[in-house]
Amino acid sequence: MELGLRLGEAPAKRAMRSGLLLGMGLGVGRGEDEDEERRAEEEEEEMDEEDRRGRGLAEPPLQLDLLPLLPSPLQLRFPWATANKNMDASVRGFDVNQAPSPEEGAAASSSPNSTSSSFQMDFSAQVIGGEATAGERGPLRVSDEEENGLGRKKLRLSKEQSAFLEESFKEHNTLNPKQKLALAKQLNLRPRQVEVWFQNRRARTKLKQTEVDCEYLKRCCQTLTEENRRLQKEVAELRALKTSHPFYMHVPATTLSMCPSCERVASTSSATIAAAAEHRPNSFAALFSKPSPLQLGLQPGSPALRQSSPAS
DNA sequence: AAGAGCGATGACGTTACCTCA
DNA sequence: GGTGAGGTAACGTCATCGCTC
Repeated sequence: MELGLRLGEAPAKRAMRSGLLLGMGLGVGRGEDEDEERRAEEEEEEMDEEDRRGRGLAEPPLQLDLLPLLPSPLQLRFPWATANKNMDASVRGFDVNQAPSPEEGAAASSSPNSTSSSFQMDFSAQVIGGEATAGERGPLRVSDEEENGLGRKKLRLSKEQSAFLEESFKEHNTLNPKQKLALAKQLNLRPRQVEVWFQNRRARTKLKQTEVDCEYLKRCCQTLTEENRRLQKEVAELRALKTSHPFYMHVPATTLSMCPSCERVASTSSATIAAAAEHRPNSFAALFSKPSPLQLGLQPGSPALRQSSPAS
């Protein structure tokens, strides 16, 4: 796979700052790759530019406030479709993410009116986006509004595309322009789509991590509450024992000590805690003698995350 | 050297669309 | 068939960084 590329310095640094890399083995550094990366960025611009030309847009800047005026999602994904005025009827039941058959593509690109001459899909077997059949992917989901060029487009990624992106995310959860472009080409998506997918995936990872942390802290709280209750009961019993049998209260000093501020039996020695952890694995002592998930940092590919991962 | 301006990018929150029960 | 919930692609905004002047 050509995706094991090194992260660019900037994204890596930013990810480090935000604590998102979580100790992943990432090669960081721009240096020699700078030129290559710049070329990748330019290439990406070209790709988007070609994409725009394919949609029949004359001007490069994609003004967000002009979105309602843009061609329909159908045209965005299949510029060649604009050559066929009856397309919307014939296209239903067709996968928007699927590349057309070679015949269709050839027919479209050979059309003198076609605006897609520069928007060539790669139909080779390595292009993930074009693998699913129409039957597997279900009908095209294009509303009437969208067909009129109104509303925002939302295209479901195919299982193959999601799985591939997921694999890439396991390798590195941020992308430099080169990686983004390579992925986009390979998956037959626009670079912007890849970028958005990674942004959303990072958000999901973080959300999941927060849930895991929250659960862990809840368990800690519960355990501490139980432990506290148990200890208070123990203290009460010992006090009762002291009053009734003062002779038996010669307990070693390291085991029980009096808190000088609250004058309660408050702590045990570290050796006692260790022993308690050994004998009562669920006690608070055992709990804190192990590293927490927070300390370990949950990896994107960890089972806890994979379990709820949307694509898995 | 310090600082303003600018573009790029990530985080985060939100919206809109789609699927499914 | 209608509907609400959940998932997620796409978007808007803000913060931060690196670069240039």
